[in-house]
Order: sequence, then structure tokens, then C-alpha cells
Amino acid sequence: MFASLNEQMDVLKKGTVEIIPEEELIRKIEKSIKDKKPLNIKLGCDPSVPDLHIGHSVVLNKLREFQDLGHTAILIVGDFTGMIGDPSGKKKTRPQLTFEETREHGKSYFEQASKILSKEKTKIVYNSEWLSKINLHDLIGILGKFTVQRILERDDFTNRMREQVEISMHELLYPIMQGYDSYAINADVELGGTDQKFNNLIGRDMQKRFGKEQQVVMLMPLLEGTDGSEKMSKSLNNYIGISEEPKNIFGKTMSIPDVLIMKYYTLGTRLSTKELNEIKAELEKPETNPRNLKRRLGFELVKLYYDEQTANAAIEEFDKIFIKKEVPDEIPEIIQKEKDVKLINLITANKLADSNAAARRLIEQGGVTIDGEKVTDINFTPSYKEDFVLKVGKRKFLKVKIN
RNA sequence: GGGUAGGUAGCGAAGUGGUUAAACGCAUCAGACUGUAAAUCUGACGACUAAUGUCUUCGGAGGUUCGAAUCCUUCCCUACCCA
Repeated sequence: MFASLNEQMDVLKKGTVEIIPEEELIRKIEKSIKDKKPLNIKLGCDPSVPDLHIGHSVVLNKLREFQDLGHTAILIVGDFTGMIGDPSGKKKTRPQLTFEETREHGKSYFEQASKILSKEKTKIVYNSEWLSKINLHDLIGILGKFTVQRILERDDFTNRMREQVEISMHELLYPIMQGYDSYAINADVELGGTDQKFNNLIGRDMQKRFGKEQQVVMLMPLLEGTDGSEKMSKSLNNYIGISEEPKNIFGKTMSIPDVLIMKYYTLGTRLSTKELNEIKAELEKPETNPRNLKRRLGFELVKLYYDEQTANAAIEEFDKIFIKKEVPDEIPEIIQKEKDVKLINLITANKLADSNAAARRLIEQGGVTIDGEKVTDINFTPSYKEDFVLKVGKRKFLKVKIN
């Protein structure tokens, strides 16, 4: 029923940065094959994030691969820890969420994650189940097993100390609580991004200190966003959301720098090692135009979250707008009744620009066309005699109908 | 509780009485080019206005002044040192 050790390790090591310790994972898998018992794979999800993006998909894809190998995914919704906020990679204290908010986000996280995970093989638990039951007495017992130095060791805290940025008391507890989760659910393996190394290792410590078998920590790389430098995140607006419209998933993929193509293939899709090697070879050929591989990447991503047909349609639309510079098939329409509205006001009223000043700037800079004709007069008023297509900037279209 | 340094546009960071809607960098947007929402180059980047111009903004509130991000009073917030 389980794949062989080598097959499993091949899949699991794909794209993975670090396995701590690898021998222990091998041992666990051997034992699982022998006893026909799946491993518990823990993934903590952060309910402060309402929308999942390709960056989150990196660990989720790995978790899916574990599932495909027969193991059990345990998704821990950090509804309790979410009230603290993970200090990982943060320069500031996070805003604290209420319990209700974390619950809601947790639900939506699971719904979105289901696009990647196999629902039947996913156990979903909320860490408030056990964390809310810990009283101060228990907490003192747990805290006594760790030292201040051990907690302050982590980079984020060290940096914040150095840069004189505040650290709130409750943030120190975050790794402890997350580590306690591993103990509570008997995790065999904990998956996480490399920024989770510290937290995940505390989980290992925690299990050891309470006399349990220790989890193996598996770390996945962090995926850079479409800007090519920063980690993908919603706040930096360099993300590709997995629930976004197909044309946006595709378009945003086309905007990643060429150097990231291979990384996105490896971490964002679930192509096999063999397929990845083929793409890599192709990419390295001097006669290859990277654009074509980026197109295929965009196709694969849309296919993953929608289907093949939608993916093809997304390519077509992209070509139409950006290569042939034509008008897409489906664009928003309005019916314009008033006849003496100036173009500037028409643009602002339909939210194609934030303010009249912005609309004026767009016209001045040559970013506005009517039926393909560039408009440069900022005082222009359309005649409103027949329907026309208004294009503002690179990708905002509006069909104005006269009734 | 005492002391010190701070809080400036989406972010970072200049500016310490008037030519400051506020340098510069990043981000963003537009144009040119192309292999594309890549790269590069050019430009724009508070709001209203056809324009001259007007209004709002430098943690909050009040004040001094012809004139304040800049001076005074008071309040709020943060870091560091001492206790």
C-alpha cells in the first residue's frame, strides 16, 4: 500500500531545503511501511492570512505529496495562537485578532487549502482545543522547561532588539505554544517554510522534554513574489492568489523575472522530478526563449487551480491584450445616459482612475484610448453618439454604451 | 519613577520660521522599446481646477507669528539607559 522508501524520499526531497534530521525521517518511513501505519504530518496554518497565494502553496503542495504517499495531514488552525500573531520575519508586533476572527479565517483557509489537499486525508484541528485549557499553573510548568536565552536566540527577536523595535511579552510565547501543538497531536513530521525553523524546532524540544517521540522538521524554501526580490506576501502586493481570476494568475505569472521561472515550477506546481528536469534542460538551451516556458508555467498554475480549458483561455486572452493589443472578449459595460460628461469625469466616475488629477495625468501621458485612438486633450468630451470602448492604462477596459 | 532619542506622504528617510505639496530612495502608475504585466530608458506620483489659482497634510489638541513640519503649551505613542 505504501510506496517504497526510495520512491517516497525522492518525492519528499524535491524542492525541500532541509530535513532535520534526515536519518530520522528515513527511520520513521521504514517503520510506517513495516507497520502499515501512516505518519502524522503537521502543518500549522496562520489564520491571520485571509487569502492564500502561491507562496503558501509551497508547503501545501508538499503536504499533498505526503498525502499521495498515504500519510495523514493534520492541519492545525492556529485559532488560539492567531491571537498572538507569529513574530517570524516580522519587524513589528502583529495586530492581535479576536478569537472569532481567527475562527473565521481558519475556515476560509481550509476551504482554500482544499484546492490543493485531498480533503478525505486531511484532519483539521483547532489549537484552542488544548491551548485554551492550559492554566497558569500548567503554563509555568511548560515555561520552566525553556530559557529566556533560548527564546531570544531566534533571529527575529535578536534583530528587533538590535534595531530597538518593540517586542511584546506575548510574542515570546508564540513558539512555545506552537511547539506545544506538536506535542498535543503527536506529530511525526512538521512541515514549514524556512522562516518556521525556530518554531518547529521548539516543537521537537517540547516533545522530548515531555518524553515523546520527536518530530522531524521539514523546511521548504520561501518563494519570492512577482517582484523577484521580496518574499511573496499580500502586504507587499507581490503575490499570486490561488483564488484569483485565471487571467490574473496567468498575467501575474508572466510578470515574474526570468530567473524565478525554475523556482516557481519546482515549488508552485506538482510536476514530477522528471518533468522538472526536462524543463530545466530546456531553459538552459541558449536558443530557448524564456517567455515560452513562462507561458507554460502560467498555464500549469491556472490548470492546477481551475482546469485545462480555462488555462488555454487565459493564454488566449493574454495574447490578445498584450501581444496583439486588442480588446478582450469580455469587458465591463456601462450605459451612459448623460451626454455632456467630460472624459476625465467619465474615467473617475467608473473608477478607472482614483481621482480627476490621476485621470488627467493618464491622458497627458498617453495612456487613454477610445476605440484605439489615443486621446491627448485633457478637456476632451466624447460625442456619445454611438457605443465606444475606453481603454485606460495597460489593462483597464470599459465599454460605454449609449442608450 | 528619573534621564535621553524619536513620531514627516504607501514604506524608508531629509528638512529645524518664508522660493516646502515638502529633497532623495523604494514601491506604484503611464509612455517608449520588446520576448511579457521580464529587463532597460523616460515621465508622473495629495485633492479640486482648462488655466492662473485654491484647499487639506508633517502623532493629537491649543497657542505665538504677517507667515509654522519647523517656536511655545499640553496630551498620546515608541525605543534606549538608570531604578
